[in-house]
Formats: sequence, structure tokens, C-alpha cells
Amino acid sequence: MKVSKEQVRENRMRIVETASELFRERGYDGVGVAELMSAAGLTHGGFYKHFGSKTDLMSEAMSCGFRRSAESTAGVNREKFIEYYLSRQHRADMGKGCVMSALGTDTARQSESIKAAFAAGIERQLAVLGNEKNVEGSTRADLIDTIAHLVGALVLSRACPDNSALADEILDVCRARLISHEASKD
Amino acid sequence: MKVSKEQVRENRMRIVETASELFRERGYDGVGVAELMSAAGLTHGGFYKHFGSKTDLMSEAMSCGFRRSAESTAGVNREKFIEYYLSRQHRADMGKGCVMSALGTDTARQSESIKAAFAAGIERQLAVLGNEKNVEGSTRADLIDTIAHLVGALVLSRACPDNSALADEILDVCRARLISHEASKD
DNA sequence: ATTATCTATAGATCTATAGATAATGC
DNA sequence: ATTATCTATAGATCTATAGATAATGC
Repeated sequence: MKVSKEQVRENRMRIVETASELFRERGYDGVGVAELMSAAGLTHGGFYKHFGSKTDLMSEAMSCGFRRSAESTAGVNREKFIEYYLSRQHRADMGKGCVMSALGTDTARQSESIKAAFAAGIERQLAVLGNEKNVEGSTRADLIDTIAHLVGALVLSRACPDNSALADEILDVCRARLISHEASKD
Repeated sequence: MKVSKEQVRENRMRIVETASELFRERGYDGVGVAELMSAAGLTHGGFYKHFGSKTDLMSEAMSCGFRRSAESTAGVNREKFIEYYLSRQHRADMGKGCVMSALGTDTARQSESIKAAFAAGIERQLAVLGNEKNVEGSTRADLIDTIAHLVGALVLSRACPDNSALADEILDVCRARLISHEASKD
């Protein structure tokens, strides 16, 4: 049952990517190793040849999620980013969405090494947003402020009953404020 | 081993309050019924005479936490509230702090009835803030916007390594923005 | 007599490990 | 020969229930 080196690399990557989505969807404690491996098309016993522990995977899954976010954010200007971030679509798909809003609170309860991966992810996101033409005038403080605002709005909206008026109101209010605040600066 | 009716009420309340803190500290999945009851000074078998399930307790524990927050927020003006909310002290004590930032993401993954309790808590918090003299000029939209901003800043700061520069930077940047934004309105 | 709490346990998880297997890669 | 994956399981959880106990409250 041994597989080729390339297959091993591929399997490992698939585990990380599957975990990255599942952890965002259901939380760190909400996904077991067996289920995770099964979702990746493997049996759970094999897990420990790839990772020392479930916690070790968490760091990698987090970095993987941030990398994906950075990729899909590259080239998007501030206004488009805000519109995507506070969209119903993003709210509905926690597994494929922003890591900060999906795993922020989980991370607060975990080890320093996982927090370090989270902080690196924030910096990565700040760097991507800071690179865009349309936010050339933005300071680092502007970007931090915007990101915190976005994360809070999404977290609160998701915690409200599905399709409730309040859930939508939160997104709509914050979107309007965030975009008009930008406009008033120009 | 039967106890008086008053003792029963007292025990029930203590379970809810203990749960309210422990859930905020370690998350819904991070606290077991046995440990919870033990922290409340009881044995775990007795739990199910008080609550139908652990999930049922979650709703009550959440409302309890929001009630406490509303109590301690009453009479605090906007600027003081922001300073407390984004303080190192609040960041360090998740168990006794804001429910929205501690359980927002947990709630997003739970049932509609728990989300309803969360939404009611948001409304309660909005009502308290809206009642304060110093925010008489604030619209509902202003308050929602402010709360989202605060929650996001705290969630991100807590997810960064303890005492890291970034963790403090997030609090400091958002505090300055939130307070100056208010000042510019006057 | 009722019933809140206790002890004990059922049954289902969960993380991690042990040992067998079989295909790769020297 | 090495080793990634498999099956099987150990040992520790976790939620929930069953039955005993003993003090309240009719």
C-alpha cells in the first residue's frame, strides 16, 4: 500500500486543504481526525505519518487558508473587497471564506504557535491590500482598522438567525459606512 | 439528598452563570457537562433535572452573559465604553467579557434557537448604548457600526500571540479611530 | 410521597498508536 | 528494504440515562 513520493505530497496537501475548509466550517473541535481523513479520501490511521498531532495540522491548515485568501484578494480594490467581504455569499460559505472571521475566536483559545500563524496571516492580508493601486493612500493603520471592522460585521451577521433582518442589517450598515468613509477621504 | 426549592433555584442559577463564563472562556465544545457541574459545586448526573440538554443550557448561558454585559454597560458613555472594550484588561478576561466577541463564531455554527438568543443579546446591547446621554445623537446604524468595529478589533487582537506588538496595535489603532470618528461628528 | 442530587454506567465519540500490508525506490 | 496506508484497538473523553439516597414539603 505504499504510494509514490508524488502521491504522498499530493495526499498531504489534500489533507491540509480539506482541514482548512472543514476547520473554518465547523471549528477546530468540530472536526475529528477520522472524519477529516475520510473527507480527504484516506483512512484515519495514516494521519500520523503526515502530522505529529491534530494541533500541528491546525497551523498548516490556517496558513493554507490565509494563502488562498491572499491569492483571491490580489488585484481587488478596496471597494470591491468590501463588497465581497460583506456579501451574503461570503457569509453563507464559511468554509471557503475569510480565515480571520471563521477561526478568530477558536485561535484565541489555542496555543501561541497557532496564534503566530494567525498573526502572520493578518500581516499577509494587510500586505496584499496595501499593494493594490486603489488603496495606495492607505496607511497601515487604515488597513488594520478596515479589516477589524469587516471581521466584526461578518462575525456578528453570521451569529444571527439565517436570513434574519438583523443579520442583513449588520452587513448593509457596515458596508455603507466602510465605503462612504473611503469616499470622504478622496 | 433533596434540597429546598430555594436551594434548587440557586443551584440552577449557579450552573447557568458558571456555564456563561466557561463557555466564553473555552468555547461550547471546550467544556464538558461533568466539568461544568463540578465547577458549580455539583455532580454531573444532576444536570439533566435542570436542563434537557447541553444545548438548552447554551441559550440560557448566552442570555445570562448578555444580561450581565448590559448591566455593567448601563450608564457608560460611548468613549468610556470604547476604552473599556478595547482595553488589555477586557482582552485578557474572555470569560467575563463581551459575549459577542467570545461566542460569535461558536454561535454561527449552532442552531437557530441559539442564534436567536444571540440576536436578542445584540438588540439588548444596542438598546443600552442607545439610552446613554452621550450617544443621544447616535442612530441605530451608528451603534451597529460601532459594535461591529469593536467586536472585530477584539477578536483579531485576541487571536494574535499574547503581548505581541500586533495584538496591541490592533487595539490601539481601532480605539483611536473609533474615538476620533465620534469627536469629528460633534 | 416527592424529587434534587448522587454514584455508576451505557454507548458513542475522540486522539493516538501498533502491527500488517503491499508498492515504491534503492 | 523502506514506508505510506490500512485495519484494529487502547485509553480517555463526552452526553445522557438509570437507580439509589435522603431531605423537603404536602
